Order: sequence, then C-alpha cells, then structure tokens
Amino acid sequence: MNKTRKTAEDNIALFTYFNEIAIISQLAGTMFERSLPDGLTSSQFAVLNWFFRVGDEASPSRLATAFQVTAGAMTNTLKKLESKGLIKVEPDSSSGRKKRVTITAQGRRMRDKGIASAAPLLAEFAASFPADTINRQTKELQKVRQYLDEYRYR
Amino acid sequence: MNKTRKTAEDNIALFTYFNEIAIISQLAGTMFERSLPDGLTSSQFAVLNWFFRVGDEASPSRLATAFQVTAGAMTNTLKKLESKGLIKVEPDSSSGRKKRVTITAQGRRMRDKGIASAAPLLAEFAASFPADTINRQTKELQKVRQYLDEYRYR
DNA sequence: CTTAAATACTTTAACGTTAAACAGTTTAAC
DNA sequence: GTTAAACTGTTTAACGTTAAAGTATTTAAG
Repeated sequence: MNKTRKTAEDNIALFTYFNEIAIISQLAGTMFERSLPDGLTSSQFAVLNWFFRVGDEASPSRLATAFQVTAGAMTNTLKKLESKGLIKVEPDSSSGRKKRVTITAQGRRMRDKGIASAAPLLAEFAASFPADTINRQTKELQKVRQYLDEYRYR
Repeated sequence: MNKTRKTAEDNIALFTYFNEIAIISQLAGTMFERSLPDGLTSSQFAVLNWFFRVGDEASPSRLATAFQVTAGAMTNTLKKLESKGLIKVEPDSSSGRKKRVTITAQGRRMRDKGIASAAPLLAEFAASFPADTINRQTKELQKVRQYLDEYRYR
C-alpha cells in the first residue's frame, strides 16, 4: 500500500469521525433543548449554568470565549436572557467598554428548573453509558478541542 | 455520598461531554468549510462525497436520513448543488413522488478538489492524532450516536 | 497632549437549520 | 373503485449562528 492510498483512507476515517461528532452535536442539542422549560435554548441555559459552575460575575467577552461563539452571538443570547429577567447586564464601573453580567434569583431558579427538566433524559443516557466511560471520552475529546482551538489562531 | 449528589455530578459530567462535542463540531465544521473551494459548504461537500463513498444514485430522503437532517434542509442543499451543476435531479421513473439524484462529472471533479483542498488540514490533524486512536473513538461515538438516534424515535 | 492601535460590544445581512403547513403520489383496507 | 393513511418532497417563517462593519472606550507611542 503506497503513501497516497494510506492518506486517502485516513481522510475517510477523519470524515467519519467528525461526521459522527457533528451528528451527535445536532441530535443531542435538539433533544436537550426540547427538554428545557419556557422556551429556554441550549445557549441560554449554558450561560445560566456557567454562573453555577464558574462564578457570580462575567463579561460578555469572557462568556463568548468560554463557549467559543462570536461576540455577536453572545450579545444576542444575553439580550434574550435579560429580557426574560434571568440575568442583569450593567455597565462595568472599572471600564467604560466592558459590561458586567450577573445572574438574577429568577435566573438561578430557571437554571435549577432546567436541570430538573433535563434530568430524566440525562439519567437514561447515564444508564446506558457508564460515567467512567464518558469521563474517559471527555478527556480525549478535550485534547481534540484544544488542538482545534490552537490551530484556529495560527 | 448519597444518590442525589451522585446524579448531580453525573449531570455535570454529561454537560461537559456534550459541550466538548458541540464545540468540536462547531470549530471543525467552520475550519473545514473554510478550506473548501468555490464557496462549497460542508453539507454540500458531504453530499458529493456520499456519492464517492456509497453509490451512484440517491433519493433526497435517503440523503436526509444519512446525514440526519430534515427533508427541508436536504431540499435546500440539493438545490444549491444543482444550481452549480454538481448534481442532477430528475423525476424517478419508478415512483412519482421520488426523485433521482446523481452526481455529474463536474460534481466528481469538485469532490476531488474539495478533498485536495482539505488535505493539508486533515494531514496536520492526523499527525497529532494517530489513526487507531481516532478509529477507536469513532466506534465509541457511533454507539452514542446510535443511542440518540433510537431514543429520538421512542 | 495627540493620535493610532487595540479592545469591548452592537448591529446588520446572509446562511443553514428546524418545525410546520402544504401538495402530490402511492399503498392498503374495505 | 373509493377513500384514508402513509410517504416523498417543497415551501415558509423563525431561530441562532457567522462575518463584517460600526460605535465607543482605553492604551500606548511619539
């Protein structure tokens, strides 16, 4: 088998790999979003959950970086959340171009409600896929993510 | 550690897992699409490549199923491909509601050009991630995909 | 100081997707 | 034969995203 041939096969394998990832992303995203309450989207929930996981305060750009979306996309998500009263967006006293984003009490309740709504879905999934299997795969995926993330800015 | 606590941790692990997948899907999709020639999108390329991988003839619904998109999305993709002369869409003589989709010679050339354009990207990736590692992960991802696919129609 | 560059965020247009409504065709039951 | 259900594909509106242009602010260089 010559080198060209091998490369061609590798390419097919990589297409398959990324195709599986794309389909899982799409199916899981749609299913998860449907399980959320009050028309909450995955993006919106992710932001609410960020406050639970990471901290009480954020800037739009920090959130955009955390979720790997453009600043424009985050502006849009934050607007929706703010109009629902789930977050508060204020000018940041430390800098006139920054904004200070915080979660409201209502936002915290919505995050908990989201967790509860999605729980059955996640529990069923967890029953089919052991936690340690998923955690191992997560570590492997993180390496791929990190690679792509660095490649992107070369 | 009680059961409720464990479930909460599992949920966080699953969020992380699906979040990694979503971000990889987005980054890889964007990067790959940028590497494609003549404004070809990932979806369009995927259809052209399907003809190479699977067979010479398809129906819109078969392609929609293969790529897990709605029929409407496939209609849109096929229209674009047809307007570029990369595929041919005809009525299917075997059934009045089906259509018969085939790739043109130009479409085959575009598929090859797409492969060539994306090759450097893929080669660099392949250099960082051994083929057998990727193939093992693909198998694991396929199980997850299959699960979601079945769950979806329950 | 002045000014150019970098930073933070918003706005707009374009794109691909979904869901839902729709039209035409085939299948199957009676 | 008639008719209801299932199937195949299209159209439309809405949505979240990106890229690019734009506004406002801060930083840094001269």
